[in-house]
Amino acid sequence: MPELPEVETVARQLAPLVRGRTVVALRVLDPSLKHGRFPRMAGRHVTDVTRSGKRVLFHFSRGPGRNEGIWLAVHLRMTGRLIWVDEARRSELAHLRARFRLDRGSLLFYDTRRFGTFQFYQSFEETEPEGVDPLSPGLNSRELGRMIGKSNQNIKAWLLRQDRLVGLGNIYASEILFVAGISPLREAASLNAAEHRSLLRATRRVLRRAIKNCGTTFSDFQDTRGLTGSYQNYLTVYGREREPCPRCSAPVVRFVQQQRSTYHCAQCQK
DNA sequence: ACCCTCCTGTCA
DNA sequence: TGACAGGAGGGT
Repeated sequence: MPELPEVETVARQLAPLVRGRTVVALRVLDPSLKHGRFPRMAGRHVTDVTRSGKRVLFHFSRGPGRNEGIWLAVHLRMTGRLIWVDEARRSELAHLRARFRLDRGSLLFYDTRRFGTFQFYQSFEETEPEGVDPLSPGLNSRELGRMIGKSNQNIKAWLLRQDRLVGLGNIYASEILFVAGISPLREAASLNAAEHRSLLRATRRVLRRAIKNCGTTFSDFQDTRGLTGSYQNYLTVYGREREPCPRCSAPVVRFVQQQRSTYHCAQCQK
């Protein structure tokens, strides 16, 4: 599930469910999830769940009224899922990698491919990613142009770099470039100011619309209170090889770029 | 700036 | 059986 809109959706859905609850125990079932030592979690309070780039960020305070505490960033990678179950519910065990037992319920971390990661931090500053959030109001197209600078990467690859903009992945990179009318093969540095503007505008339009639709969900297994997005119904080019371009009806082209599928309309994207 | 790899599952 | 899957860190 995990590009910016999906992670935003997870955080928004999870926050009201777990905020204010006390941790009874954290059990890690997949040892490879444990990089370094995990802090003791019992007795801590969940104060908030937010998004940081593509990661779900949990804040735990030490007591009900205390502000200091620790942060946990969960990266879902390709197949991670965070599922809330109340205490009465029996949970699926297949691919269960970790379980937070909270008062009156559990937060379960499932991850088929086991690429997901848990990372603990002692301060909020440490959690902050290097890249800029594309939805942050402080970002404008001039700044985007400055960030792109003289990069000779193609623009698709550049958009996937998490040390520049955070949150874009393979689906939304293709979608954004289609909406912006920019070819994924263009050298990033070759974009002009007008294209920086349309690129940023397309980025925000696509991401906001995807968030409104709770993201994109493929292979919609019946979730136990997980999420099921609907943005897959609005995808213009991604996964639509040989289907007509929604703008000009030319067939959508798929090709491999940096070992990943890119979809585009060769007519509309220059 | 690229290719490979981590891991498991599904589809043609 | 091989290609492919929403990600990213490591090596060259």
